[in-house]
Amino acid sequence: MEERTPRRVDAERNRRRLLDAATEIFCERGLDVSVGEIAERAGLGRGTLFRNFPSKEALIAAIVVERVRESIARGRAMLAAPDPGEALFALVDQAIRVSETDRVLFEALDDNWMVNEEIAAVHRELLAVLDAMVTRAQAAGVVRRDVSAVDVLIMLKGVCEASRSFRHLDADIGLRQLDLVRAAISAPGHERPLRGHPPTVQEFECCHAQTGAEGSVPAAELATSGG
Amino acid sequence: MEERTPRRVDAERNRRRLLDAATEIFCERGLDVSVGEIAERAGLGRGTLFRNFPSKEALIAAIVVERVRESIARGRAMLAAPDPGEALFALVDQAIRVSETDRVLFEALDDNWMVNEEIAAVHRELLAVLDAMVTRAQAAGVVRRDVSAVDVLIMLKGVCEASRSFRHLDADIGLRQLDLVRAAISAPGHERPLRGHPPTVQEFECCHAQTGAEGSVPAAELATSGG
DNA sequence: ACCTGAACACCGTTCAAGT
DNA sequence: ACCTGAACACCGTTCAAGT
Repeated sequence: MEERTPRRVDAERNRRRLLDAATEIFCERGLDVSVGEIAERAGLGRGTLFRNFPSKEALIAAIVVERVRESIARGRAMLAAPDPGEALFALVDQAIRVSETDRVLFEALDDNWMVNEEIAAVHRELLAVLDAMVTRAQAAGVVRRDVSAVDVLIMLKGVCEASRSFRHLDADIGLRQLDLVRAAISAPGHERPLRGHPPTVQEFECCHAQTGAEGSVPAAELATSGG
Repeated sequence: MEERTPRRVDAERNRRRLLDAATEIFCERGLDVSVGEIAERAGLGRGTLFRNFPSKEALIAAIVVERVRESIARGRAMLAAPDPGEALFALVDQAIRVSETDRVLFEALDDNWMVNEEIAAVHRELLAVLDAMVTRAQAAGVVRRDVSAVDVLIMLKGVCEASRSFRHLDADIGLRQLDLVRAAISAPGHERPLRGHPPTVQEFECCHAQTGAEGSVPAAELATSGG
């Protein structure tokens, strides 16, 4: 299901050059840089960029997907760690560090970008890993039972975005915010229960399901197919 | 210092129409709508938009400033409330509600927009109110003493942004996140101290100080003027 | 099969001509 | 003093012509 078409080796190299050039320039000056500049930095024509990526949005999405996949890999590796609580917080900690370095990742992660099927798909994967880590930490008694992985993802995304904005204030602002998240979801001291119900991973998936996307059946269709 | 030039009454009305039309369209379809559409919805020519606002960014900033001023007013009113803790959390609660309705407000509040002097100035005002509320709540013993107003502002902004992204999941997702913020900053159960030091309001101001802005002396200059 | 740059549509901004 | 729309520069995207 991935990289199916065997492409010419120079084309593959050009694609890599475009991704690298784009990452560089996006980090330097944000997402508003022109595609002409990206192609120029990659040493290629503008047309080549659009041959590799159907749109500028798709180019950005490709970079975001790469970064999120790296987070997923780190998360999966940490699932084997001995201390469930520390593993979860270490993952969150790394996410904050990544968001401070690669601004493009978190700049492109609001709901406008969730309609992109590639980004939504990789988010579902990340959420599955996060869900496993949260469940493990809850079983170990270090995380309160009324928070879900979606709750944590939302807090995480918010803190990353905000602490990136304020990183000039204080280099450790991200760590500080992480400690606050930790205080929020830690097991003891929860006299006051959270309002609403813990959002489940299924709700998250059905919420971001795309119309017309192959292989992902909308929840409505699942519900009717049985009756 | 405000609205000094007495303008023609029809010009003032046109300015209002542009702000209202822009707010409407921004809420409907985000900040990427064209200025032509905004002017059309306001029943005016494109040139009139640029006579009232030097750029599209300035138009957006004007709307943001209006909304933040409303938050400041609500906050000042709540400073007189009898219960310091509830007052603080009610303010945070309202901020989340506003962010869910007026997407333009929080979409335009990352660090790219902090270089806008109007937005930075109104942020300093908001921070002063928030600082008063946090200090009051700390004195009442309901908020832990090692968090600052800047900490709360960062969490608040993050939660607003993220819960706006996920509001389709669950209408109460904002309230839920608010409860998590509350758990994070509440007084009891803080065995684990926060890393780093509480960022002060002064740090915040000096961090976002603009070059060449009249009346706001950079911290560096204050430090040298005494020697 | 892939690359390229001219060409197109569109958008933010300016400005000379109007009232 | 203010309004207007044609005109300009720029950017994302397409495509006919090249290798």
